[in-house]
Amino acid sequence: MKTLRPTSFDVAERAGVSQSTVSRALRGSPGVNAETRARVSAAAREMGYVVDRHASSLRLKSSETIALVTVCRPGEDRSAINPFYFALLGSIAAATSARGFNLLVSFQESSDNFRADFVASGLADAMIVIGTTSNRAAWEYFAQAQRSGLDFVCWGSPGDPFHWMRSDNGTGGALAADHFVASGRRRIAFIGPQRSPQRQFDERREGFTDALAKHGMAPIIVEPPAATDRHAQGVAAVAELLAAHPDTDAIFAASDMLALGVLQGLKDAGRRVPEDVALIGFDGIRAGTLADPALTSVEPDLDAAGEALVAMALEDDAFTRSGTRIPVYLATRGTA
Amino acid sequence: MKTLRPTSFDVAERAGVSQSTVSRALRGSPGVNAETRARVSAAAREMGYVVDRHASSLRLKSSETIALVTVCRPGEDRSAINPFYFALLGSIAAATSARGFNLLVSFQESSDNFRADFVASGLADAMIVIGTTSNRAAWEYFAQAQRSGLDFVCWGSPGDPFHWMRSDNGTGGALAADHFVASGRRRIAFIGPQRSPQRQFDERREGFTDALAKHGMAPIIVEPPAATDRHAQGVAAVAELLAAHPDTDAIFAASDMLALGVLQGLKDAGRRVPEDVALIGFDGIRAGTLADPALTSVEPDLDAAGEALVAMALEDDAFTRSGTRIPVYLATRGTA
DNA sequence: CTGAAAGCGCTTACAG
DNA sequence: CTGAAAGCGCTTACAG
Repeated sequence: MKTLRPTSFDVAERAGVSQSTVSRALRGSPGVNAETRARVSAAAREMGYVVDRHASSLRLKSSETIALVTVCRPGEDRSAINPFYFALLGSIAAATSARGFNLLVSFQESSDNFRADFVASGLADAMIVIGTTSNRAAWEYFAQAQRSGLDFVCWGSPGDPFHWMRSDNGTGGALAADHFVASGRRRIAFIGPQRSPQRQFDERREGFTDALAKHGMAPIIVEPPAATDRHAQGVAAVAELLAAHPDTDAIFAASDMLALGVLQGLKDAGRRVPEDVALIGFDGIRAGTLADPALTSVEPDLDAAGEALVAMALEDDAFTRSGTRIPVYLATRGTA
Repeated sequence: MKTLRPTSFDVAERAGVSQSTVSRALRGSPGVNAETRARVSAAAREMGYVVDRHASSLRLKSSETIALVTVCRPGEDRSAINPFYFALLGSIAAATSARGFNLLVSFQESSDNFRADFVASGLADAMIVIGTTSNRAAWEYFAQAQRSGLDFVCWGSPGDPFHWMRSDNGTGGALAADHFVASGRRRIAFIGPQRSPQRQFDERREGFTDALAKHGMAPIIVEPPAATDRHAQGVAAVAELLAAHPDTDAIFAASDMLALGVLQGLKDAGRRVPEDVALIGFDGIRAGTLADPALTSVEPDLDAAGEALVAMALEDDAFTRSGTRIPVYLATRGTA
């Protein structure tokens, strides 16, 4: 697959200049004669010359590359990864590419493939970590790496030892609450993990609860039972909820995957959505728009998230690197 | 974010050996005294030394990196990318990582960000291209790059000018046909693009049609009308189909996104699935398992696909690099 | 088994 | 404005 690539010396010979002039001309350095520059560019083009990034990065001590680690559940196959993280990966890729940077990606799930040496090896200038919070071993690994001096930025980390960025979860919860109240719902429930290391779920619940409190209401809180994944948890949780509170008329689920399970469970129980029970999720994943009825969801601005994560990762000032909030909005579709 | 990293000279000093010995010891070169090797490793560990990949790759003329380009629809936002490609990206990442290689990803949609210089710049050893066939400009760009001598491998390319790999589409179509016949369906339709540059759809239709022919049957063929995306096409196509052939009792859709639209259209028309109409899709995307009822689908073995794409991309023998087929199987869920 | 040295292909301070 | 030269941090053929 390899062919001997031309070097800047080859281009220099063809253009009749020195190698250093080739480098200057191609980098756009000031103080290169326009005619010379044109001649060099032409020679480079004719020869299919491309600057060697390893040589260049070695010299420059910068690779213009971001490393993105996505933490997975052990044993989970790739198509089962929460689509929210794929969408976030896509928006990070867009932000990276807009800066002319490259994106190195790595899916990690167990000590077999834990790796955090992207910056140390010079491969990347900064690292971003996203993915499931449920993989304790992975986050412990990154916490350890951070204690050893590694710096990185992450989305929705467990606890707060990292530089993190999250959705504006409190506002999102309030948006859901206000929408339910405004549409006349009165027997309102929240389904979501209470003891998750991920603060995001707590924030969503608190924003929701506080907003309801302003209307003199309080939600029924349901902890989803253990199950293989969020969708299965949603199915099981709604069965429990309806058994205890059959007159529930609105449910806010802490994530879309959970909400999709809740929707399934509601249909299984013969409830009409949204006539009998209104439902709002969180994340804005694509699968929600394909559900029947389409899922109403609190959605973060993913483009903003990708851009902010990249900017934060590249930022030198550690002080500005924590606690950033990404704006959210309510995308009203069929379920509420 | 950067701190001065130690070099092999620093490690050498600490271990009391020469720099070349450090390099040999850490690379696992033969003929290094075990005691020396241990001392060097210890020094490296204590200093947090990691080999500089740019220096190493420059010297070795190999980066142990695969570049993966995902072609997108212009203007499409990242969360709207067909999840099949994200899943394929994930399995390519797994295959890459299993070899100790890195994965560089790039989403490309228009001449603003077309790029094919990953191998030429030394950044990657090989390139893989996946993504939508509908972006003509992108594929024309890569076809042009190939004419200029660039070598790469792709999934489901338009036409056959590339080294490609695909699902075993013909067998997949036959699997769907046999399943319909075995379950007593008689008024059978195929919904899928007829004039797509992507041969995959033709292969699925042909495999389906040929298998039905063995039972003396022929499918109704429906070309989906133009629409914003595959899902919308599916909704519109099924409306057309039912208008012309109200007694249709089985539909094979050329892809899962299309099938999900068909499912929606079927429900809108008041048909029960699978009682009135059975439905089979193709791809095995996650959203299909979340549909109600869950979508029966012909699924390629994605792990095999990722592994084969990476192996093919790294393979030097161009002769073995085309026409590989990935095995498929029928995942029977709720819709058929 | 280990060290001194060349060289991978660039960028840029230093001369001219 | 342009060239000769040093040096980024490695790997490995060459001596010893």
